[in-house]
Amino acid sequence: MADMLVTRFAPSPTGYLHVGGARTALFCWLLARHHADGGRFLLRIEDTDLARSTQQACDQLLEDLKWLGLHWDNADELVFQSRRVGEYDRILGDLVARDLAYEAWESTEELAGLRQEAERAKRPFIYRRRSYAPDQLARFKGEGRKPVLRFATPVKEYRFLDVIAGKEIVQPPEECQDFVIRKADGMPTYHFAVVVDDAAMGITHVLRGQEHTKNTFLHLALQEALGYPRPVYAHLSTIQNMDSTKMGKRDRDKKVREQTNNFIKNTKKTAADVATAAGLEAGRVAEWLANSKSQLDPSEHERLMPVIGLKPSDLPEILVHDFRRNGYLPEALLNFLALLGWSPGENRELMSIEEMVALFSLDRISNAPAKFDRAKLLAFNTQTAERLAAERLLSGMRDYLSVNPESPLNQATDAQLAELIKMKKGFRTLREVDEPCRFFFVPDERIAYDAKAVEKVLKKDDGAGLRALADVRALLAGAPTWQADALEAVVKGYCDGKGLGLGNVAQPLRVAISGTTVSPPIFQSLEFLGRERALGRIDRCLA
RNA sequence: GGCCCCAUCGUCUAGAGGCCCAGGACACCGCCCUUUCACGGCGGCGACAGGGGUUCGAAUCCCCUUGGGGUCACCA
Repeated sequence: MADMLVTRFAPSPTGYLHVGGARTALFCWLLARHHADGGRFLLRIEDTDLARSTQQACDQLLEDLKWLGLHWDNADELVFQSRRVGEYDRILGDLVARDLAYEAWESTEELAGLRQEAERAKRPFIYRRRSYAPDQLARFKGEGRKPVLRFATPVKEYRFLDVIAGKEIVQPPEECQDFVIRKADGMPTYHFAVVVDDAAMGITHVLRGQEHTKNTFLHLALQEALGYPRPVYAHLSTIQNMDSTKMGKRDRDKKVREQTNNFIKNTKKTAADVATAAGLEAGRVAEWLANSKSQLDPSEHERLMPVIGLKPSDLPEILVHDFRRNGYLPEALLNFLALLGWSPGENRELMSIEEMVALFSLDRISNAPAKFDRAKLLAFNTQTAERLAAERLLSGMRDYLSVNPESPLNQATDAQLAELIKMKKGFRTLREVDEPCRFFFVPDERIAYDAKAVEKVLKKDDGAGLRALADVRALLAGAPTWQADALEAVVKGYCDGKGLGLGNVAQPLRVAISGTTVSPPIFQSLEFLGRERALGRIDRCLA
């Protein structure tokens, strides 16, 4: 019992899971799984922001977590904060009765005014209990104003041990303030719900982003008032972009914004035109462009992107879903994320999930911020794919195709897919299996010939490529069997006879069957396509 | 700006006073392999932010400076 360990991941459902959240979830999960006596990893949905939380976002979040393989132990009793308002109100009522919570009536604007005033006077804004005259109170109520509940924070020094910083973090008494614990809409604030629920769920270890470090003092005060035990706290450093800015959802918005501005400039269209074309309200785009701090939500991005000529793959990958769609393996992403701040030592890098579980420990986590280097992730993915069993690669490929429904490879049988994966051995992402193999599944008459490829490989030097293609076509037709090694023998024989390099024939063949200069190994490709279709495509090309 | 946190190659990091004129991986640059794209092999370039201490001895401990990040909501 003394060795119980319970961690939790508590996202708010406002969109897909991003990599920062994924790393936090991973560390919580690893800590629980590493624990010898069976630690538990729980999931809680923090949906107290009624305006921003959506069911769709919640579903996406759960799917991303499942895809990563970060399974939670309370699948049957997933906690939704929005469903616990009754419980929060009961506890809130208790605090009010003890005079540890009270109603505060200032409007958002009034509060903003007070803050500005404090800023002008160059002193920090600290909210402490204020009194209201009876007539003032009557006026507020008459206006239909709704009060918030604030916690009457005991003014004293608060301190806690952060196990990642490896030291105590202290807040002096003068920084204490009476923070809001129930919003005017009746929902609890994050600070209140988090404390109540962590206690209710028996959480022993809280791992969360560093942006919460200072919030911890508020939580300590609440815990003390409520008589709750204090969990172990560990704050993870932020993940940064290569340019040292915080990696977050606004990076996508930034990219879309940039492209929208260019589009408007180049096409001389107005923001309203763009909005209408995207099926958004006429003023929406202008309003967004005018305020550089505002953001479009993901569904709006989706509608806008085709209008301004942005493909999903043009966006910076920051969501777990982006990496899934672009052909990364969860094993590789997890391995890479784990090493952002954590290191097992001894120069270990490439690890299986099991190895990470076995080696994980909180005291080897650094609290310096880490940059997210996609090139290194790419290398991890390549090496992970190299190590994974064929069946796993196949299931990974199926999963990739399920989120890339436009790929013609969705028509392929498992046997064909397995064959393509083998042909593309050395691939870096599953997308590198998908895209160069699509031509196999496109009808012969729909092959798109790349103009540059045709010029360079077939027409150049007075059509030398075409001539070689015609020669070798006849020889291929007479090949003893339509198998890669037999076809290779035929073509090599031709090249030797003519004193040509293999490339002089392989490239024309490649362009003929695929329309481009890039494909899986040519002889295997010919075999995969089959005699009839391969010869047919060569003929169409010669015609 | 106040408060908090951080500081080793371009990047992720190893390093818990002598084993380090600092090791690994990715990136980069050569060369090799090669029918394209990749993969792979070999080699190379490359860092203790600066200044003070402490110590026989400091990347490692302390202080200051500089630089970076976080946070200051009825969002979480």
